[in-house]
Formats: sequence, C-alpha cells, structure tokens
Amino acid sequence: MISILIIDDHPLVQDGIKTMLKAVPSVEVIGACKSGGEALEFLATVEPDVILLDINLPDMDGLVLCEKIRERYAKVKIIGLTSINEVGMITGLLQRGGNGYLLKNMERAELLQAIEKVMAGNVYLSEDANVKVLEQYKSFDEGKAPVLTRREKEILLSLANGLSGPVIAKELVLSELTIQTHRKNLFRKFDVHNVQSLLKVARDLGFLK
Amino acid sequence: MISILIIDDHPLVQDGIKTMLKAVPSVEVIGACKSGGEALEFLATVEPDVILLDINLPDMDGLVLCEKIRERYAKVKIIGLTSINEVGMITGLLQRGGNGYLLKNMERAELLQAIEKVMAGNVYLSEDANVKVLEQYKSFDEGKAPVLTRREKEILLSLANGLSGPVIAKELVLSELTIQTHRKNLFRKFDVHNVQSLLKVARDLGFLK
DNA sequence: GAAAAACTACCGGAAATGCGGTAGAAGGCT
DNA sequence: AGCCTTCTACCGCATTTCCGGTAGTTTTTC
Repeated sequence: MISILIIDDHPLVQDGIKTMLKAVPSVEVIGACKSGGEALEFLATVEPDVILLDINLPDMDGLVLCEKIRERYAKVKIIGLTSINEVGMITGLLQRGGNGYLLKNMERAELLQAIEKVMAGNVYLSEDANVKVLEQYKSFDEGKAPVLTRREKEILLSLANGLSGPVIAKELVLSELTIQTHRKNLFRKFDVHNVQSLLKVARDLGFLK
Repeated sequence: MISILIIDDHPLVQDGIKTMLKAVPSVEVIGACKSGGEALEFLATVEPDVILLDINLPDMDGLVLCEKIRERYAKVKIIGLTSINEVGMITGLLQRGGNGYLLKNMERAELLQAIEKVMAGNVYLSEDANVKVLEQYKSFDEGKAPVLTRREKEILLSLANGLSGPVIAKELVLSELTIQTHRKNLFRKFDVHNVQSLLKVARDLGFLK
C-alpha cells in the first residue's frame, strides 16, 4: 500500500486527486493539507510514501517547503504540482530534492505513472514539463528560480504594479534606502540590471501573474 | 434537478467539481468536456441548466466560446472558472453573456452558492473577483486604449523585453534622445510616469503578451 | 499639393535608478 | 547560546530616467 499526502490550497484539486486515486487499491490518500504549516504539522505525526506538492502555497514558498521536507524526511518522494505557466519552477524543485513533476492538466493515468515511477526510485517529469525545461535552459542562463523572502516578494509585486522606489517606501513605511537594498538583492537573485528585466524574468519564471 | 455541464481541460478540475457536487441531490453533472469544440458538440444534443466554463481552453478562447454559447442557447446560465485572477476576463465574460465568476480556489460551499444564485437569475461574483471588477472600472474610466505608432509599438516591446533606453538606441541605430522622446510620448498616451507602469497598463490593455 | 501625422533630435534640470560596498538589530533554528 | 537569515539603513558616485519644452525632416493621408 502506497500512502499519499496532498498539499494544495485548492479544495478542487484535493477532491480531484482523491477521486482519481479512489479506484486504485494499492494507493491511499492519507491526508490533505492546505498550507505549508499544516503540512509540516501533519508530517510530524505520519510519514507518507509520496507527497503531491503544489508549488504555490498561501503561507510558504513551495520550493522552501520542499527543501524543508527533504531535510527532515529523507525517504519520502516529492512530486511537484503546478500549472503550465509556472514551469520555470521545475529545475528549482529538482535541485531542492524533488523527485518528479506533474502539470495540473494531467490525466489520471499520468498521475498513477508518476507515483509508480518515483516509488521505483526514478524521477518523473511530465512530457510537457520536459519540453519546457529544455526551453528554459536554452533561454535563460542556468534558468533557476531563486527563493525570495517575504519582503522581496512584496516589493517585487509593488514594482510589477508600477510603483517607484520612493512610493513603495512611503507605502511600507520604510526608508527609500531600504527599498533600494531589497531591489538590489532582487537584481542579484534574478541576475538582471533594471526593473523591467526583473519583471520580465520574474514573470517568465512564474513569480508574477 | 439542476443539470450541469463542465467545460475544462483539466481532468483534475472535472473530478474535483464532480466530487463536490456528488453529495448534492438537487444537482447533477450531466457532462464534462475538455475543449470548446467538444462542448459545442455536446450542447447540440443536450442543453444543461448551468455551464461551468474554464476561461483558458486549449482550442478556443473562453470568452469567444461564451459568446457563441450565449447566441445559440439563450437560457443556459454560464459561470466562468479561472485560476488566474486576470483583469479584463471578468468584465469580458459578463459582457459576453456570462452569469457569474468563480476562482478555482473556491470552496465547495461557494460553488453551490454560485449555482443557486445564477439559477435564481442573479449574477454571482466571487469575493476576490468583485474587488477586481471595481478596480477595472476605475482604470477604464481614467484611460482608454490609445493608438500607437509603429515606432512606439517597437519601443514598447523592447522595454517589455527589459532593454534600457541607451541599449534600444544602439539596436535601432537612433539617438538616445529620440528614444527618450518616444518613451515620453508613450507615457503621455498611457498616462503613466515610469516604465513599469507603462508595461503594466499596456499589458492590462492587451498590448503585450 | 497641402495638411497632418510620425520620426527624428535637441536642451536643461530635477529625480530616480543602479552599483559597490557596510552594518546593526531582530527572529528562527539547532 | 550561537549561528544564520532577514530586515533595516546608510554612504558615495555614476548613470539613467523623467519632465517641460522646441523643431526640422520625412511619410502618410485627404
């Protein structure tokens, strides 16, 4: 019996996966969490064989959560879940101990295949994801998605909404110099040299819209 | 008995919705289609009471499909579904005969409420969607889509690709001062005061990607 | 062929961004 | 307690953007 934990804040996705797996006798969904915090709590009591992990969680970066889980539970298999426009996250996930990757438009058969494959110790990448990973490597040097802090995400979003440094400083009640520092750090993490490029790359990697 | 048709290319979402509605005796899912073409075929044989329509379909623009369905079947209620909280989609859907709007991170209760509401002849908008609609109306009142010249479009695109003024000047073999003038004119036309805002507004109005 | 629009280029000055650092305080994790 | 990360804030300096004009030369349009 293979035990599964779902981590996804969409009830729709939770229900969908449960339904897909209900008819399979060798697989059992033992839990479903809506946030990273909830998931870590759950894992403290029961350790599943496979985790289906949504990359976009409300309280925590999915990549960070993956890293944390991998540190603490070496044996568990982690399969990332995401929609097509966030495929830039794939390399990031694999670098942080992910065992596979599924797009949310998957078929039931593909889900089962992925579970089988990671349980056998292999990495599973969905067809579509595979293609995109290659494109990604081609178009971006190293094409890896960095981990952003809470503040950095906040400021990235403000920049995407067209706000300038001084305006953001006023809104967040911070020194303009502080905003400049965060902006600089964002530049470094994304390897860009102006805000436009920052927004373009962040968008391409799935951090925006 | 209220009959439902699901139009969504994600099996996950189809299964999720079916599960959510399975326990409700007054509602029945009579079909699930993965594309616009399939949906139109289905509708030629059976007409449901409510259609749950994903805006992002593989073969057809969800808005166009909504329009088509509304033309042919005046009585059916159409509820839009989308994962991205995209500006423009909501008003676009309502203008094309949509009766409501749900985000895919909805709870079961919200889905039921939406179905009830549209069946009673009302429009249902999810909380989050509601806020966005208001924002939308505000920004539309202030500025409508301007007409751009060839050069302006070219430079807008370069800016969206992250290029700075001097770089664009070199690429187009023009004076940097000329680029500045075009950029200034773009600012005026879109009523913005920096490149980030320019790109955001241009994107929202459909000039980019 | 004339008028209108678009494209090009300039000036001067204020404001913001970008670049390379440093550094203390606060909070989390082990 | 000690380490690490994050958040905050600063300095100096160069570059770029932004704002308000003006203006000559094409190209398009009527």
